[in-house]
Amino acid sequence: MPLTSQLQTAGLRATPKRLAIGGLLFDGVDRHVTADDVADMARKAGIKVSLATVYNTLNQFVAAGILKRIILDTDRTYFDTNVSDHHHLFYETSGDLLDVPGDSLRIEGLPAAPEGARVRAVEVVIRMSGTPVSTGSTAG
Amino acid sequence: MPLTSQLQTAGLRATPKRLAIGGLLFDGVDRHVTADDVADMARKAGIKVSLATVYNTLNQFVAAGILKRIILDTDRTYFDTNVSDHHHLFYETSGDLLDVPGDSLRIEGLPAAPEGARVRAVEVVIRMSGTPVSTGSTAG
DNA sequence: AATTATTTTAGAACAATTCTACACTGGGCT
DNA sequence: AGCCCAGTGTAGAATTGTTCTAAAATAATT
Repeated sequence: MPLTSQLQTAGLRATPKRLAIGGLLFDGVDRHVTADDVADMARKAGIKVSLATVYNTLNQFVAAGILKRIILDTDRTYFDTNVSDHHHLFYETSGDLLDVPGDSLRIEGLPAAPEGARVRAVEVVIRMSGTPVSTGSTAG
Repeated sequence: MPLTSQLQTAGLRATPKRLAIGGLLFDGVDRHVTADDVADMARKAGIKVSLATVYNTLNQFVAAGILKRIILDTDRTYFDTNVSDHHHLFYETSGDLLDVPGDSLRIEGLPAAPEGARVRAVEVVIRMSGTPVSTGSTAG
């Protein structure tokens, strides 16, 4: 689905800033970015956008379901362009962050949700020390 | 092991403040607390301690391995008196936080750690919507 | 008691994020 | 084309959890 339609479905206008930021993020590659990363990417791409707008836009994308918030760290928020159910391998020393496909892990023994509650998500973070295999990884 | 020895093992003096904060936390009940919670508990118990000391002490306890940092949320850090391997059930609406024993979940398909890296921890957070069963839970 | 190392503290500093309040846009209407 | 106006974008202030700083207090050591 094109970004324009995704935005409209979520009740957001397909404005130039949103399309520009979306264009940086949704190019087919899975990315893990912080708001600052996005601001830098925009600056390098010659897109003039304020940090407030970066934050607003990322939050709107999350609300629209086209971006995912990942919680790994108390002092920065990562956003993931891969919105499918999946997990993360986090190299704490380097900050590298790799996706682990949701269906590659099988979790048994999950407690049943009590009456009136629902499992929204099951998130697995594998925290690693040392360094990842040296590939041009999907680093964060 | 008594707190005094645990502190000494970690190279920390068993000072009155540390013993007092430790006494509030390590009373046999598993607790999830924020720094603010601890400051409040101390105030209510008549222990005069600055917020800076609460932070210092909690961080030292984590370094000493007698307290665990849990990352669930970008805007506050939770500390867990249960330092064994285990997971969390987090009720996002109420903020309730329940422990899930480590051995009650079986995770299959974990990727092998590459050469030079090591799995430090596998953390599972089950995010729930709705409300937990009404017990006097180990809320956070 | 004097000396030295460690701890505690108040308050300043910091950094990520959100808020505020105003300026700007651009699509719909004549 | 020109006018509206709701929605959008922005700078800078505000907020908040946490850490830092530098000085005062305490504890250990001689």
